Amino acid sequence: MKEKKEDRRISRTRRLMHEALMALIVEKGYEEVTVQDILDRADVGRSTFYAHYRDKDELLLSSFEHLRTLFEVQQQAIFAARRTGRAPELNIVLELFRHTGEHHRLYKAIAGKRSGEMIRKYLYRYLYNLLIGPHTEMMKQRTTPPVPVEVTTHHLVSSLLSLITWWLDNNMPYPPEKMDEIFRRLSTPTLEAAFGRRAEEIITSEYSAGSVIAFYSQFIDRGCCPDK
Amino acid sequence: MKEKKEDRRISRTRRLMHEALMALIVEKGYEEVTVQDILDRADVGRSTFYAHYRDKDELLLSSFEHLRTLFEVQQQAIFAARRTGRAPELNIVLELFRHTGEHHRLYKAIAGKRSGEMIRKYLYRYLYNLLIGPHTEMMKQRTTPPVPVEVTTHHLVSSLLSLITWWLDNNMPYPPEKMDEIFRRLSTPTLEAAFGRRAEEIITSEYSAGSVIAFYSQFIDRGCCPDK
DNA sequence: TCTTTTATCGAACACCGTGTGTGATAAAAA
DNA sequence: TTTTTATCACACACGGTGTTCGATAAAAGA
Repeated sequence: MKEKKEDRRISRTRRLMHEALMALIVEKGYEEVTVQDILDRADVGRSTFYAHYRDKDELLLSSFEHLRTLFEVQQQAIFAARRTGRAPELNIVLELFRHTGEHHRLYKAIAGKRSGEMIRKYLYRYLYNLLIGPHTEMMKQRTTPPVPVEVTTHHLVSSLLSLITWWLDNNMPYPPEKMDEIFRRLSTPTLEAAFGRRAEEIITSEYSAGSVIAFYSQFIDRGCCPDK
Repeated sequence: MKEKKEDRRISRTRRLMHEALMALIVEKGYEEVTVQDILDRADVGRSTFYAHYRDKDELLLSSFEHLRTLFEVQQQAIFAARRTGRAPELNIVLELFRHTGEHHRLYKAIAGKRSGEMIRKYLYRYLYNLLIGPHTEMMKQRTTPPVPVEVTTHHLVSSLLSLITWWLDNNMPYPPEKMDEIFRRLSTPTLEAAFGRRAEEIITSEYSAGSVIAFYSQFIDRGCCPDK
Protein backbone atom coordinates (compact mmCIF):
# COMPACT_ATOMS: atom_id res chain seq x y z
CA MET A 1 0.00 0.00 0.00
CA LYS A 2 2.83 2.38 0.87
CA GLU A 3 3.99 4.49 -2.01
CA LYS A 4 7.65 4.16 -2.83
CA LYS A 5 9.37 7.37 -1.88
CA GLU A 6 10.36 9.23 -5.00
CA ASP A 7 13.54 11.26 -5.09
CA ARG A 8 12.69 14.88 -4.36
CA ARG A 9 14.73 16.02 -7.34
CA ILE A 10 12.66 13.90 -9.69
CA SER A 11 9.29 15.27 -8.67
CA ARG A 12 10.68 18.77 -8.62
CA THR A 13 12.07 18.54 -12.15
CA ARG A 14 8.94 16.89 -13.46
CA ARG A 15 6.76 19.56 -11.92
CA LEU A 16 8.87 22.35 -13.37
CA MET A 17 8.74 20.87 -16.84
CA HIS A 18 5.00 20.31 -16.72
CA GLU A 19 4.34 23.84 -15.54
CA ALA A 20 6.58 25.20 -18.26
CA LEU A 21 4.82 23.21 -20.97
CA MET A 22 1.35 24.24 -19.82
CA ALA A 23 2.30 27.92 -19.71
CA LEU A 24 3.91 27.70 -23.13
CA ILE A 25 0.91 25.98 -24.70
CA VAL A 26 -1.36 28.75 -23.51
CA GLU A 27 1.09 31.31 -24.90
CA LYS A 28 1.93 29.95 -28.33
CA GLY A 29 -0.03 26.76 -28.87
CA TYR A 30 1.29 23.21 -28.52
CA GLU A 31 2.62 22.75 -32.04
CA GLU A 32 4.76 25.87 -31.71
CA VAL A 33 6.39 24.83 -28.43
CA THR A 34 9.90 23.36 -28.77
CA VAL A 35 11.81 21.24 -26.31
CA GLN A 36 14.28 24.10 -26.17
CA ASP A 37 11.53 26.44 -24.95
CA ILE A 38 10.65 24.02 -22.18
CA LEU A 39 14.27 23.74 -21.08
CA ASP A 40 14.69 27.52 -20.97
CA ARG A 41 11.43 28.10 -19.13
CA ALA A 42 11.85 25.30 -16.61
CA ASP A 43 15.56 26.05 -16.26
CA VAL A 44 16.48 22.42 -16.68
CA GLY A 45 19.38 20.76 -18.46
CA ARG A 46 18.88 19.23 -21.88
CA SER A 47 19.92 15.73 -20.90
CA THR A 48 17.66 15.91 -17.86
CA PHE A 49 14.63 16.31 -20.07
CA TYR A 50 15.47 13.29 -22.16
CA ALA A 51 16.17 11.29 -19.02
CA HIS A 52 12.48 11.64 -18.18
CA TYR A 53 10.57 11.78 -21.45
CA ARG A 54 11.21 10.68 -25.01
CA ASP A 55 9.76 13.89 -26.46
CA LYS A 56 7.22 16.70 -26.13
CA ASP A 57 4.31 14.34 -26.71
CA GLU A 58 5.25 12.05 -23.86
CA LEU A 59 5.47 14.99 -21.48
CA LEU A 60 2.00 16.19 -22.44
CA LEU A 61 0.61 12.67 -22.29
CA SER A 62 1.88 12.20 -18.76
CA SER A 63 0.07 15.37 -17.74
CA PHE A 64 -3.13 14.02 -19.13
CA GLU A 65 -2.67 10.59 -17.62
CA HIS A 66 -2.22 12.20 -14.26
CA LEU A 67 -5.53 14.02 -14.54
CA ARG A 68 -7.18 10.90 -15.88
CA THR A 69 -6.09 8.88 -12.84
CA LEU A 70 -7.30 11.64 -10.54
CA PHE A 71 -10.68 11.57 -12.19
CA GLU A 72 -11.00 7.82 -12.03
CA VAL A 73 -10.04 7.59 -8.38
CA GLN A 74 -12.58 10.27 -7.58
CA GLN A 75 -15.27 8.41 -9.50
CA GLN A 76 -14.56 5.19 -7.70
CA ALA A 77 -14.91 7.04 -4.41
CA ILE A 78 -18.33 8.25 -5.47
CA PHE A 79 -19.21 4.81 -6.67
CA ALA A 80 -18.23 3.35 -3.30
CA ALA A 81 -20.28 5.96 -1.47
CA ARG A 82 -23.26 4.89 -3.51
CA ARG A 83 -23.16 1.46 -1.91
CA THR A 84 -23.42 2.87 1.57
CA GLY A 85 -26.37 5.21 1.48
CA ARG A 86 -28.90 5.65 -1.31
CA ALA A 87 -27.19 8.27 -3.42
CA PRO A 88 -28.44 9.51 -6.80
CA GLU A 89 -27.29 7.56 -9.82
CA LEU A 90 -23.89 8.41 -11.23
CA ASN A 91 -23.98 10.98 -14.02
CA ILE A 92 -20.67 10.51 -15.72
CA VAL A 93 -21.04 13.51 -18.02
CA LEU A 94 -21.78 15.86 -15.16
CA GLU A 95 -18.86 14.48 -13.20
CA LEU A 96 -16.66 14.98 -16.22
CA PHE A 97 -17.61 18.64 -16.49
CA ARG A 98 -17.06 19.14 -12.78
CA HIS A 99 -13.66 17.53 -12.91
CA THR A 100 -12.72 19.55 -15.98
CA GLY A 101 -13.84 22.74 -14.28
CA GLU A 102 -11.80 21.99 -11.19
CA HIS A 103 -8.65 21.63 -13.26
CA HIS A 104 -9.60 24.05 -15.99
CA ARG A 105 -6.16 25.63 -16.23
CA LEU A 106 -4.56 22.33 -17.10
CA TYR A 107 -7.40 21.17 -19.30
CA LYS A 108 -7.42 24.40 -21.23
CA ALA A 109 -3.81 23.74 -22.19
CA ILE A 110 -4.39 20.05 -22.81
CA ALA A 111 -7.75 20.08 -24.56
CA GLY A 112 -8.34 23.68 -25.63
CA LYS A 113 -8.03 25.05 -29.11
CA ARG A 114 -4.30 25.70 -28.67
CA SER A 115 -3.63 22.04 -28.03
CA GLY A 116 -2.48 19.66 -30.74
CA GLU A 117 -3.76 16.93 -32.98
CA MET A 118 -2.25 14.12 -30.96
CA ILE A 119 -4.03 14.90 -27.70
CA ARG A 120 -7.31 15.40 -29.56
CA LYS A 121 -7.19 11.84 -30.81
CA TYR A 122 -6.23 10.59 -27.39
CA LEU A 123 -9.12 12.45 -25.79
CA TYR A 124 -11.52 11.16 -28.38
CA ARG A 125 -10.50 7.58 -27.62
CA TYR A 126 -10.81 8.19 -23.89
CA LEU A 127 -14.30 9.67 -24.16
CA TYR A 128 -15.30 6.90 -26.52
CA ASN A 129 -14.32 4.25 -24.01
CA LEU A 130 -15.96 6.18 -21.21
CA LEU A 131 -19.28 6.67 -22.97
CA ILE A 132 -19.56 3.80 -25.40
CA GLY A 133 -17.06 1.26 -24.15
CA PRO A 134 -19.18 -0.42 -21.48
CA HIS A 135 -21.99 -0.89 -23.97
CA THR A 136 -20.18 -2.15 -27.04
CA GLU A 137 -21.52 -5.67 -26.85
CA MET A 138 -25.04 -4.33 -26.57
CA MET A 139 -24.53 -2.60 -29.87
CA LYS A 140 -24.32 -5.86 -31.71
CA GLN A 141 -28.04 -5.92 -32.20
CA ARG A 142 -29.74 -7.02 -35.35
CA THR A 143 -32.30 -4.31 -35.81
CA THR A 144 -31.41 -1.61 -38.30
CA PRO A 145 -32.01 1.82 -36.82
CA PRO A 146 -32.57 4.85 -39.10
CA VAL A 147 -29.02 6.01 -38.45
CA PRO A 148 -26.20 3.42 -38.36
CA VAL A 149 -24.99 2.76 -34.83
CA GLU A 150 -21.36 3.64 -35.59
CA VAL A 151 -22.41 7.03 -36.88
CA THR A 152 -24.51 7.71 -33.82
CA THR A 153 -21.72 6.80 -31.44
CA HIS A 154 -19.19 8.83 -33.38
CA HIS A 155 -21.54 11.77 -33.38
CA LEU A 156 -22.19 11.46 -29.67
CA VAL A 157 -18.53 11.36 -28.71
CA SER A 158 -17.59 14.19 -31.08
CA SER A 159 -20.38 16.30 -29.65
CA LEU A 160 -19.21 15.89 -26.10
CA LEU A 161 -15.62 16.59 -27.06
CA SER A 162 -16.51 19.71 -28.99
CA LEU A 163 -18.76 20.89 -26.17
CA ILE A 164 -15.99 20.50 -23.61
CA THR A 165 -13.46 22.35 -25.72
CA TRP A 166 -15.95 25.11 -26.44
CA TRP A 167 -16.56 25.45 -22.73
CA LEU A 168 -12.86 25.72 -21.97
CA ASP A 169 -12.06 28.06 -24.84
CA ASN A 170 -14.85 30.39 -23.79
CA ASN A 171 -13.71 30.55 -20.16
CA MET A 172 -16.51 28.37 -18.86
CA PRO A 173 -19.43 30.81 -19.01
CA TYR A 174 -21.81 28.26 -17.45
CA PRO A 175 -21.51 25.93 -14.45
CA PRO A 176 -20.99 22.17 -14.96
CA GLU A 177 -24.64 21.49 -14.15
CA LYS A 178 -25.77 23.77 -16.95
CA MET A 179 -23.29 22.16 -19.35
CA ASP A 180 -24.58 18.74 -18.45
CA GLU A 181 -28.11 19.94 -19.10
CA ILE A 182 -27.04 21.40 -22.45
CA PHE A 183 -25.38 18.19 -23.48
CA ARG A 184 -28.48 16.26 -22.51
CA ARG A 185 -30.71 18.60 -24.46
CA LEU A 186 -28.48 18.39 -27.49
CA SER A 187 -27.82 14.68 -27.48
CA THR A 188 -30.92 13.01 -26.10
CA PRO A 189 -33.29 13.98 -28.93
CA THR A 190 -30.59 12.93 -31.35
CA LEU A 191 -30.44 9.50 -29.79
CA GLU A 192 -34.17 9.11 -30.09
CA ALA A 193 -34.11 10.08 -33.72
CA ALA A 194 -31.15 7.85 -34.42
CA PHE A 195 -32.94 4.89 -32.88
CA GLY A 196 -36.29 5.81 -34.30
CA ARG A 197 -38.17 6.15 -31.07
CA ARG A 198 -40.57 8.76 -29.71
CA ALA A 199 -39.10 11.12 -27.20
CA GLU A 200 -41.78 11.94 -24.72
CA GLU A 201 -40.48 10.29 -21.59
CA ILE A 202 -36.88 11.19 -22.12
CA ILE A 203 -36.57 14.86 -21.33
CA THR A 204 -38.11 14.36 -17.94
CA SER A 205 -36.91 14.83 -14.41
CA GLU A 206 -36.63 11.10 -13.98
CA TYR A 207 -33.93 11.06 -16.59
CA SER A 208 -31.98 13.99 -15.22
CA ALA A 209 -30.58 11.80 -12.48
CA GLY A 210 -28.94 9.36 -14.85
CA SER A 211 -26.33 9.72 -17.51
CA VAL A 212 -26.94 9.98 -21.19
CA ILE A 213 -25.32 6.67 -21.63
CA ALA A 214 -27.46 5.02 -19.06
CA PHE A 215 -30.34 5.99 -21.22
CA TYR A 216 -28.50 5.08 -24.33
CA SER A 217 -28.00 1.53 -23.18
CA GLN A 218 -31.64 1.48 -22.15
CA PHE A 219 -32.51 2.00 -25.80
CA ILE A 220 -30.45 -0.92 -26.77
CA ASP A 221 -31.49 -3.20 -23.98
CA ARG A 222 -35.06 -2.94 -25.16
CA GLY A 223 -33.93 -4.16 -28.54
CA CYS A 224 -33.92 -0.74 -30.10
CA CYS A 225 -37.10 1.05 -31.02
CA PRO A 226 -39.49 -1.75 -29.99
CA ASP A 227 -42.60 0.32 -30.51
CA LYS A 228 -42.03 1.08 -34.12
CA MET B 1 -13.70 37.52 -69.14
CA LYS B 2 -10.73 35.87 -70.81
CA GLU B 3 -8.39 34.16 -68.39
CA LYS B 4 -4.83 35.39 -68.43
CA LYS B 5 -2.69 32.71 -69.97
CA GLU B 6 -0.50 31.17 -67.33
CA ASP B 7 2.96 29.91 -68.15
CA ARG B 8 2.78 26.20 -68.79
CA ARG B 9 5.71 25.60 -66.49
CA ILE B 10 3.92 27.21 -63.59
CA SER B 11 0.81 25.10 -63.77
CA ARG B 12 2.89 22.00 -64.35
CA THR B 13 5.06 22.60 -61.29
CA ARG B 14 2.09 23.51 -59.14
CA ARG B 15 0.23 20.39 -60.22
CA LEU B 16 3.22 18.17 -59.48
CA MET B 17 3.67 19.63 -56.03
CA HIS B 18 0.01 19.33 -55.17
CA GLU B 19 -0.14 15.73 -56.28
CA ALA B 20 2.98 14.95 -54.30
CA LEU B 21 1.58 16.54 -51.14
CA MET B 22 -1.74 14.72 -51.41
CA ALA B 23 -0.07 11.35 -51.93
CA LEU B 24 2.28 11.98 -49.02
CA ILE B 25 -0.51 13.01 -46.65
CA VAL B 26 -2.32 9.75 -47.34
CA GLU B 27 0.90 7.84 -46.76
CA LYS B 28 2.27 9.43 -43.60
CA GLY B 29 -0.15 12.10 -42.43
CA TYR B 30 0.22 15.84 -42.95
CA GLU B 31 2.29 16.63 -39.88
CA GLU B 32 4.88 14.06 -40.89
CA VAL B 33 5.35 15.39 -44.42
CA THR B 34 8.42 17.59 -44.91
CA VAL B 35 9.10 20.07 -47.69
CA GLN B 36 12.02 17.85 -48.60
CA ASP B 37 9.63 14.94 -49.17
CA ILE B 38 7.54 17.05 -51.50
CA LEU B 39 10.61 18.12 -53.48
CA ASP B 40 11.79 14.54 -53.87
CA ARG B 41 8.37 13.21 -54.84
CA ALA B 42 7.50 16.02 -57.24
CA ASP B 43 11.06 16.10 -58.60
CA VAL B 44 11.22 19.85 -58.24
CA GLY B 45 14.04 22.15 -57.19
CA ARG B 46 14.12 23.55 -53.71
CA SER B 47 14.10 27.18 -54.79
CA THR B 48 11.21 26.48 -57.11
CA PHE B 49 9.04 25.45 -54.21
CA TYR B 50 9.71 28.60 -52.27
CA ALA B 51 9.10 30.68 -55.40
CA HIS B 52 5.49 29.48 -55.27
CA TYR B 53 4.59 28.98 -51.61
CA ARG B 54 5.88 30.24 -48.31
CA ASP B 55 5.60 26.81 -46.68
CA LYS B 56 3.73 23.50 -46.47
CA ASP B 57 0.62 25.13 -45.08
CA GLU B 58 0.26 27.54 -47.96
CA LEU B 59 0.50 24.69 -50.44
CA LEU B 60 -2.25 22.76 -48.69
CA LEU B 61 -4.37 25.87 -48.32
CA SER B 62 -4.21 26.54 -52.04
CA SER B 63 -5.45 23.02 -52.72
CA PHE B 64 -8.41 23.64 -50.50
CA GLU B 65 -9.13 27.07 -51.96
CA HIS B 66 -9.21 25.50 -55.39
CA LEU B 67 -11.85 22.99 -54.33
CA ARG B 68 -13.75 25.70 -52.53
CA THR B 69 -13.95 27.82 -55.66
CA LEU B 70 -15.06 24.81 -57.67
CA PHE B 71 -17.86 24.14 -55.21
CA GLU B 72 -19.03 27.72 -55.16
CA VAL B 73 -19.11 28.07 -58.92
CA GLN B 74 -21.11 24.86 -59.13
CA GLN B 75 -23.56 26.10 -56.52
CA GLN B 76 -24.07 29.35 -58.34
CA ALA B 77 -24.83 27.43 -61.51
CA ILE B 78 -27.50 25.45 -59.65
CA PHE B 79 -28.80 28.66 -58.14
CA ALA B 80 -29.06 30.20 -61.59
CA ALA B 81 -30.87 27.16 -62.95
CA ARG B 82 -33.42 27.56 -60.17
CA ARG B 83 -34.51 30.88 -61.63
CA THR B 84 -35.34 29.37 -64.97
CA GLY B 85 -37.54 26.41 -64.19
CA ARG B 86 -39.13 25.44 -60.92
CA ALA B 87 -36.38 23.37 -59.36
CA PRO B 88 -36.42 21.96 -55.84
CA GLU B 89 -35.00 24.19 -53.15
CA LEU B 90 -31.25 24.17 -52.69
CA ASN B 91 -30.04 21.73 -50.05
CA ILE B 92 -26.58 22.99 -49.23
CA VAL B 93 -25.67 20.06 -47.01
CA LEU B 94 -26.57 17.51 -49.66
CA GLU B 95 -24.62 19.47 -52.24
CA LEU B 96 -21.68 19.57 -49.91
CA PHE B 97 -21.68 15.79 -49.52
CA ARG B 98 -22.01 15.33 -53.27
CA HIS B 99 -19.13 17.66 -53.96
CA THR B 100 -17.00 16.00 -51.29
CA GLY B 101 -17.77 12.61 -52.76
CA GLU B 102 -16.81 13.72 -56.25
CA HIS B 103 -13.39 14.83 -55.04
CA HIS B 104 -13.06 12.33 -52.26
CA ARG B 105 -9.41 11.59 -52.96
CA LEU B 106 -8.43 15.19 -52.40
CA TYR B 107 -10.79 15.72 -49.51
CA LYS B 108 -9.58 12.63 -47.75
CA ALA B 109 -6.10 14.09 -47.74
CA ILE B 110 -7.30 17.58 -46.86
CA ALA B 111 -10.00 16.83 -44.30
CA GLY B 112 -9.48 13.22 -43.25
CA LYS B 113 -7.96 12.04 -40.02
CA ARG B 114 -4.45 12.22 -41.43
CA SER B 115 -4.79 15.91 -42.10
CA GLY B 116 -3.53 18.54 -39.68
CA GLU B 117 -4.80 20.95 -37.09
CA MET B 118 -4.51 23.99 -39.30
CA ILE B 119 -6.84 22.77 -42.04
CA ARG B 120 -9.35 21.62 -39.44
CA LYS B 121 -9.72 25.15 -38.14
CA TYR B 122 -9.97 26.50 -41.65
CA LEU B 123 -12.66 24.00 -42.53
CA TYR B 124 -14.58 24.80 -39.36
CA ARG B 125 -14.61 28.48 -40.25
CA TYR B 126 -15.71 27.71 -43.77
CA LEU B 127 -18.59 25.49 -42.68
CA TYR B 128 -19.56 28.03 -40.06
CA ASN B 129 -19.87 30.75 -42.67
CA LEU B 130 -21.70 28.43 -45.00
CA LEU B 131 -24.27 27.25 -42.47
CA ILE B 132 -24.56 30.06 -39.96
CA GLY B 133 -23.08 33.06 -41.74
CA PRO B 134 -26.15 34.14 -43.75
CA HIS B 135 -28.27 34.03 -40.62
CA THR B 136 -26.08 35.77 -38.07
CA GLU B 137 -28.17 38.90 -37.81
CA MET B 138 -31.25 36.78 -37.25
CA MET B 139 -29.54 35.28 -34.23
CA LYS B 140 -29.64 38.56 -32.38
CA GLN B 141 -33.00 37.78 -30.90
CA ARG B 142 -34.03 38.59 -27.39
CA THR B 143 -35.68 35.36 -26.38
CA THR B 144 -33.58 33.01 -24.28
CA PRO B 145 -33.76 29.50 -25.66
CA PRO B 146 -33.02 26.50 -23.39
CA VAL B 147 -29.59 26.14 -24.99
CA PRO B 148 -27.54 29.29 -25.73
CA VAL B 149 -27.45 30.12 -29.42
CA GLU B 150 -23.65 30.11 -29.66
CA VAL B 151 -23.53 26.61 -28.23
CA THR B 152 -26.14 25.37 -30.67
CA THR B 153 -24.34 26.83 -33.67
CA HIS B 154 -21.01 25.48 -32.51
CA HIS B 155 -22.55 22.08 -31.97
CA LEU B 156 -24.19 22.13 -35.38
CA VAL B 157 -21.02 23.02 -37.26
CA SER B 158 -18.90 20.54 -35.31
CA SER B 159 -21.41 17.82 -36.02
CA LEU B 160 -21.31 18.39 -39.74
CA LEU B 161 -17.53 18.53 -39.76
CA SER B 162 -17.17 15.35 -37.76
CA LEU B 163 -19.74 13.62 -39.93
CA ILE B 164 -17.90 14.56 -43.12
CA THR B 165 -14.55 13.39 -41.79
CA TRP B 166 -16.09 10.17 -40.54
CA TRP B 167 -17.56 9.58 -43.99
CA LEU B 168 -14.20 10.13 -45.67
CA ASP B 169 -12.18 8.12 -43.19
CA ASN B 170 -14.55 5.17 -43.56
CA ASN B 171 -14.39 5.17 -47.34
CA MET B 172 -17.85 6.62 -47.84
CA PRO B 173 -20.01 3.61 -47.01
CA TYR B 174 -23.22 5.51 -47.83
CA PRO B 175 -24.23 7.76 -50.72
CA PRO B 176 -24.45 11.55 -50.24
CA GLU B 177 -28.24 11.36 -50.07
CA LYS B 178 -28.07 8.97 -47.14
CA MET B 179 -25.50 11.15 -45.41
CA ASP B 180 -27.71 14.17 -45.83
CA GLU B 181 -30.57 12.22 -44.33
CA ILE B 182 -28.39 11.14 -41.44
CA PHE B 183 -27.29 14.67 -40.76
CA ARG B 184 -30.86 15.80 -40.82
CA ARG B 185 -31.95 13.08 -38.45
CA LEU B 186 -29.12 13.89 -36.09
CA SER B 187 -29.34 17.65 -36.16
CA THR B 188 -32.99 18.53 -36.62
CA PRO B 189 -34.26 17.14 -33.31
CA THR B 190 -31.34 18.81 -31.64
CA LEU B 191 -32.38 22.15 -33.08
CA GLU B 192 -35.89 21.69 -31.81
CA ALA B 193 -34.69 20.87 -28.36
CA ALA B 194 -32.22 23.72 -28.38
CA PHE B 195 -34.95 26.17 -29.31
CA GLY B 196 -37.54 24.56 -27.09
CA ARG B 197 -40.06 23.72 -29.77
CA ARG B 198 -42.14 20.65 -30.49
CA ALA B 199 -40.85 18.56 -33.32
CA GLU B 200 -43.85 17.14 -35.10
CA GLU B 201 -43.77 19.00 -38.40
CA ILE B 202 -40.03 18.90 -38.84
CA ILE B 203 -39.17 15.35 -39.80
CA THR B 204 -41.62 15.45 -42.64
CA SER B 205 -41.31 15.15 -46.37
CA GLU B 206 -41.97 18.87 -46.77
CA TYR B 207 -38.76 19.53 -44.93
CA SER B 208 -36.66 17.04 -46.82
CA ALA B 209 -36.53 19.39 -49.79
CA GLY B 210 -34.89 22.22 -47.91
CA SER B 211 -31.66 22.50 -46.00
CA VAL B 212 -31.24 22.21 -42.29
CA ILE B 213 -30.33 25.82 -42.19
CA ALA B 214 -33.37 26.87 -44.11
CA PHE B 215 -35.29 25.35 -41.28
CA TYR B 216 -32.95 26.74 -38.73
CA SER B 217 -33.57 30.30 -39.89
CA GLN B 218 -37.27 29.49 -39.92
CA PHE B 219 -37.04 28.92 -36.19
CA ILE B 220 -35.46 32.27 -35.73
CA ASP B 221 -37.69 34.16 -38.13
CA ARG B 222 -40.66 33.18 -36.06
CA GLY B 223 -38.98 34.72 -33.05
CA CYS B 224 -37.85 31.41 -31.66
CA CYS B 225 -40.25 28.98 -30.09
CA PRO B 226 -43.32 31.20 -30.39
CA ASP B 227 -45.70 28.52 -29.20
CA LYS B 228 -44.08 27.95 -25.88
C1' DT C 1 12.34 32.02 -86.91
C1' DC C 2 14.74 35.01 -83.73
C1' DT C 3 14.57 37.57 -79.54
C1' DT C 4 13.09 38.45 -75.01
C1' DT C 5 11.35 37.07 -70.88
C1' DT C 6 11.22 34.16 -67.00
C1' DA C 7 10.57 29.68 -64.55
C1' DT C 8 13.49 26.26 -63.09
C1' DC C 9 17.74 24.20 -61.49
C1' DG C 10 21.41 22.95 -58.33
C1' DA C 11 24.54 24.04 -55.24
C1' DA C 12 25.91 26.34 -51.31
C1' DC C 13 24.80 28.55 -47.04
C1' DA C 14 23.50 29.89 -42.15
C1' DC C 15 20.17 28.71 -38.85
C1' DC C 16 17.68 26.11 -35.59
C1' DG C 17 15.74 22.16 -33.20
C1' DT C 18 16.57 17.26 -32.09
C1' DG C 19 18.31 13.43 -29.69
C1' DT C 20 22.63 11.21 -27.72
C1' DG C 21 26.72 10.82 -24.99
C1' DT C 22 30.30 12.27 -21.76
C1' DG C 23 32.39 12.95 -17.18
C1' DA C 24 31.99 16.19 -13.29
C1' DT C 25 29.14 17.85 -9.55
C1' DA C 26 25.80 18.36 -6.10
C1' DA C 27 22.01 16.69 -3.65
C1' DA C 28 19.45 13.25 -1.94
C1' DA C 29 19.08 8.56 0.49
C1' DA C 30 21.20 4.98 3.34
C1' DT D 1 29.60 9.68 6.84
C1' DT D 2 29.19 6.92 2.82
C1' DT D 3 26.74 5.58 -1.12
C1' DT D 4 23.72 6.35 -4.66
C1' DT D 5 22.00 8.97 -8.37
C1' DA D 6 19.73 13.03 -10.50
C1' DT D 7 21.29 16.93 -12.57
C1' DC D 8 24.43 19.73 -15.11
C1' DA D 9 27.28 21.84 -18.93
C1' DC D 10 29.14 20.89 -23.04
C1' DA D 11 29.88 18.79 -27.36
C1' DC D 12 28.35 16.27 -31.35
C1' DA D 13 26.05 14.48 -35.64
C1' DC D 14 21.85 14.75 -38.03
C1' DG D 15 18.09 16.61 -40.58
C1' DG D 16 14.81 20.08 -42.05
C1' DT D 17 14.25 25.13 -43.17
C1' DG D 18 14.36 29.12 -45.88
C1' DT D 19 17.49 32.17 -48.80
C1' DT D 20 20.67 33.46 -52.43
C1' DC D 21 22.90 33.31 -57.00
C1' DG D 22 24.35 32.54 -61.57
C1' DA D 23 23.52 29.28 -65.22
C1' DT D 24 20.20 27.01 -68.08
C1' DA D 25 16.24 25.78 -70.58
C1' DA D 26 11.73 26.56 -71.86
C1' DA D 27 8.16 29.26 -72.68
C1' DA D 28 6.01 33.73 -74.82
C1' DG D 29 6.15 37.59 -78.06
C1' DA D 30 7.31 39.68 -82.42
